[in-house]
Amino acid sequence: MVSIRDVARLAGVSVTTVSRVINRRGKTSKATEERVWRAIEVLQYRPNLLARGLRSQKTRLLGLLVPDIDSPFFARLARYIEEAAYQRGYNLILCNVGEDPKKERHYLEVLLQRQVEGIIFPRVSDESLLFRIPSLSRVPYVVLDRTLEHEEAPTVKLDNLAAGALAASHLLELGHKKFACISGPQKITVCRERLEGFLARLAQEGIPSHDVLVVEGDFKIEGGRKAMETILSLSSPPFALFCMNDMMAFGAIQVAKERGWRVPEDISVIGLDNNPLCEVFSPPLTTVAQPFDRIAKEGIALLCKLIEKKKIRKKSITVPPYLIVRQSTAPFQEQ
Amino acid sequence: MVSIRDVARLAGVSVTTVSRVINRRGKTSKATEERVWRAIEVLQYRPNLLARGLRSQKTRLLGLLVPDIDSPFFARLARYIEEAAYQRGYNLILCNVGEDPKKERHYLEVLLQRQVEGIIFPRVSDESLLFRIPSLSRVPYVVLDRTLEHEEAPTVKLDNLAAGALAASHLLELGHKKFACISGPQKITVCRERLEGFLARLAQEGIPSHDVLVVEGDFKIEGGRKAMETILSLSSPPFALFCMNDMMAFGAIQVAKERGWRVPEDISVIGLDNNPLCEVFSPPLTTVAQPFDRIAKEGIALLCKLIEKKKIRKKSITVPPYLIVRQSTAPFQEQ
DNA sequence: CTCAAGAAGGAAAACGTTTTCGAGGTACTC
DNA sequence: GAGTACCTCGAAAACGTTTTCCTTCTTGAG
Repeated sequence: MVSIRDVARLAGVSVTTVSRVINRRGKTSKATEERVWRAIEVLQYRPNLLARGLRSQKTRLLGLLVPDIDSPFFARLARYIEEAAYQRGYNLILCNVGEDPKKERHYLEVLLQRQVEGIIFPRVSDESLLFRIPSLSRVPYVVLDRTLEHEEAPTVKLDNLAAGALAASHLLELGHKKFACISGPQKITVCRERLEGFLARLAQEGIPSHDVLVVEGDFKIEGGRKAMETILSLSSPPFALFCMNDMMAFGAIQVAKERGWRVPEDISVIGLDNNPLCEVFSPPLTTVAQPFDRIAKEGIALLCKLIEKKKIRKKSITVPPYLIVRQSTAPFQEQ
Repeated sequence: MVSIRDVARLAGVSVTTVSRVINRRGKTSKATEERVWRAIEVLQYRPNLLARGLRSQKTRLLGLLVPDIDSPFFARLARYIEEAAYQRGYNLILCNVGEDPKKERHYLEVLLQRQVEGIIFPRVSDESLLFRIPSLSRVPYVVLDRTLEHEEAPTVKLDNLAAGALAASHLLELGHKKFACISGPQKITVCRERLEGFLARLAQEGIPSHDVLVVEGDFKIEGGRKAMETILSLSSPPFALFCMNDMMAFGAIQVAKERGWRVPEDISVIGLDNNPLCEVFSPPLTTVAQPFDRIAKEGIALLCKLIEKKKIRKKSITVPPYLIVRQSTAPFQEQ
């Protein structure tokens, strides 16, 4: 391994000077800089980042703690997080925690041991765990896509109230009168917010909340199927359905078709997320899109500010959703 | 920051002893061990992994260099890679390189600077780049899902010949006589292998290769669409279609339906990968499944052996595909 | 000419571990 | 009783950087 000492020797300067040249800090003459760079080039020298991190306390390392990288949602988010981190010169340690609280706790410890400068949580699974780790208070973190009960937690997420309202508005504009909703787990704050936005918008048009059939799902295809079965056993088309993510919408539509209902003629369905498969599904799914790129970008930006101990204007950021109309929603028609 | 020195002081032993206890190497009496562990507990001491890595040359860090984490294929693979790495006590640095050779090169350098013990490449984009980095020769690596031209490169991948044959067998058993294939880019070795397996199996039944319509796609939905348009302009149903991944099959089926053809009645379609969305697609897609879990597991196992400089039996491993029959394939019927 | 200030660069400490080497003690063998 | 093996443990070096502190030299002002 070629070290900074070898560079110093070849360039005929001290180790200190080499370090100064590399880090562009302190004064060095043009001539020495030239010699140092040439020596680096000749020896193909690359600084050892472990040593640098150890000494300088700056590792340029971030932890990415994600529930399930093998889900379109998180994979998408991870991609943009990586992009934003890369642009700022940070590397990411990938921690896929699944449903395993032990693994989550373990990873949290390991990240701290690795001296990460910050941690980004796309949806933390168990927030109480988070704050039970004492040393965590020393490293900045940002939570994406989830509202934490914890008072001061910095978060970046969709404007979920607006998202619910957007879905409602679209369905109302199409003339629908009867509504159902497949929600995510209600213990998750974002789901409650989406529902609130949806119902509030309907209420504005004189549709009372107790007229809207709300069934809880699990954000997965299978949960969407089950929820749709419940809905169809309690109510009959035509109606308009808002699913709190696209996966559940896929499951729900599948069940509807199996039962002989047509989408969108009998049932209009709108999803949420804008999963890339919306386009290829049949019918292509109308959805409330999340701007994943902005969420990730704002998240990393916020985290960096926290790391640099800058003044923060707002510790919680919401980004607006937007509507993508495809073919799973259609004007209401009397049957 | 509480360091090993603090632990030593509190336990009334030397730093050496604390290190010995933690790493379970060398002899220590039960009594001292007890005292050390208690001190660690009291102080909530956690070793600094940077320092450990610097001194011991063992970072327990792996690089994961992936073309696009936001693709179902790689996300799935990444998930199982993470799982396998986690079980062996390794952490992963996530490098998403996209189509950007500069980024790939940069990440390769950074990984080496971070002293990773190995690198795992699910499909390396440009292999020549790989071997142009001189220092890379010092760190072990494994390539997944791609055959490299480079002589000795350790790889783990699907048995692509078998995969192609499996698709052919299934379609033959259904009685089909006319075949088409949407391939991935032919410059990729795995695609050539799949095609070879497919055509060889057909040839066994007396169907000559030049009777099979092969169109090249790009592994994406849009590529599947375009390829299908070409196929339908050159040939007319009924026929059986083998797509080299599921995404292209989705696109192809979409086009077929738009043109008024029925799947599977007019066109039987079989995909490859077993994307989770096969189930929810309509019709649910018959496919040749890749055992992602095994590929990832064998890949990490191989990498670990290389790191530990163990004797390797085989540097290249192939794992068998398996067939999942759903509803996009049906017995051939005269129209 | 003197003096102060600044530019350029070096020696050594420091970061927090592991590892090497060796010291001291105890138990066992002959 | 001497020699030896083994167990237990500590001092100090080492890993490859950055950072602190200091020295030397040059320049310009008065």
